[in-house]
Amino acid sequence: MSRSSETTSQKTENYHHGNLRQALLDAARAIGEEGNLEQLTLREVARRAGVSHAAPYHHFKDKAAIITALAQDSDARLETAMRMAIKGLKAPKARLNAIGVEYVVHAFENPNEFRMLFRRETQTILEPPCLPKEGAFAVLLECVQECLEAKLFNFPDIETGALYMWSLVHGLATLIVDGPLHYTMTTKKQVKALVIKLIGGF
Amino acid sequence: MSRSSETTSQKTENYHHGNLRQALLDAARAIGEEGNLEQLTLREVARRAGVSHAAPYHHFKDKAAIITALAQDSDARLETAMRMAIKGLKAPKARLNAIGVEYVVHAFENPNEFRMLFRRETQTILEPPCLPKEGAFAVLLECVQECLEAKLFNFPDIETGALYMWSLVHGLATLIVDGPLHYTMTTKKQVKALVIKLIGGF
DNA sequence: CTAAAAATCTTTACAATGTCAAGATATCTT
DNA sequence: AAGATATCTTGACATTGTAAAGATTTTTAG
Repeated sequence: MSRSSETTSQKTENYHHGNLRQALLDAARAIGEEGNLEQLTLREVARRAGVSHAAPYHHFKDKAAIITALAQDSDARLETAMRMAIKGLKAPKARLNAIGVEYVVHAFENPNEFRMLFRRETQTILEPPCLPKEGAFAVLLECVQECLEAKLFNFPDIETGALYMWSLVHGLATLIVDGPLHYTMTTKKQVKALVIKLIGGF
Repeated sequence: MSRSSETTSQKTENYHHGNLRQALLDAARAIGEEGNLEQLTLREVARRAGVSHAAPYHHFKDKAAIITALAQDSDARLETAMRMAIKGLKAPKARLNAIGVEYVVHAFENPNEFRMLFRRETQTILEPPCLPKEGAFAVLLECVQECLEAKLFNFPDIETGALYMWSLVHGLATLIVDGPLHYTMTTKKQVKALVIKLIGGF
């Protein structure tokens, strides 16, 4: 029995071909969306994907590798959200405000995704000026450049301006997600208002 | 044998009286100063304090309790460092700059201590305006107030100004400690220069 | 002072985790 | 069709957090 003569498969459904990798990432993301990052365990990921506890090792070197892969995906998601947020907006300042709000709101609504983006093991070594030229930060760079060209404020250069804005929104996001503002900011509306209050009157 | 008739003790040195608690905290801090936070394990703490692996449970409810205690201590240390940094400085703006630099430099030099300060489980619920009135943030509040009284900038209120400055330096600190600037900022001098570049031209 | 009570520490135990090695099964290459 | 390769499972091991029970020291009460 268990011949594979019938066209293609019978037991084949046990094998995910190349899809297990994505299935594992999906499972990991799902866990990250519902609880603590500590519950994001390799064995639980395997369980949800319906495979044995050692199966992930054929697709990822170790646990850190899964988190790194998730983090890269998270960065892409954040970038998409930020680009959606400025779609249609023309005024440089409105655009900058919009991505600032989106950055913090996104962190507020996806705290684990946000935390994964900032882990020592997922950071890559960059060339000077040592700031990412791709991903979410790229959107910020573009908006700051627009503002600088419109002479809305005067930073010595684009990188400095972008790093300034990034520090501001990132710090605020962190204070909300894992800091003293954690128990205060309970609705998206509150978060939006707070961001605007801080970066709005620029 | 093993009578306790001779004045006070013989086997007494096995007992830390009330001192074990502090010894455990010291051991935990030492581990945190030398490596990853993942290596900060309860059993290693007990090992360093020279007691069995279950001994800590008589002084702390669980692992999170030790981290929380460490975090409170870390906040006090940061506050001390910031107060030292402005000792002797008179001009409000110089004082504000000094604590900003100190905040980021302290995080740079004590990354694990910094990380411990911002964990969901160590946050307490605060009354509106929902910002700490004690600890490191208190210093920031004071300096911002001085600046506001000197009319150096115009925030709607002190809390907003302090939160603004906090977001800024905290975001920068995070980008250096666990973000893309991690591999770039290698010396205290670099860090100082970067902070001044960002918050100096206020 | 002494016996009971409380505090402190140890030993033992258990379930969960990350990871590795060896075996089993499926797919691909020739 | 057969060997090589990829994929998955099983079993094992060391480490961790934590609980329960026992031992020892200190404190307290009579």
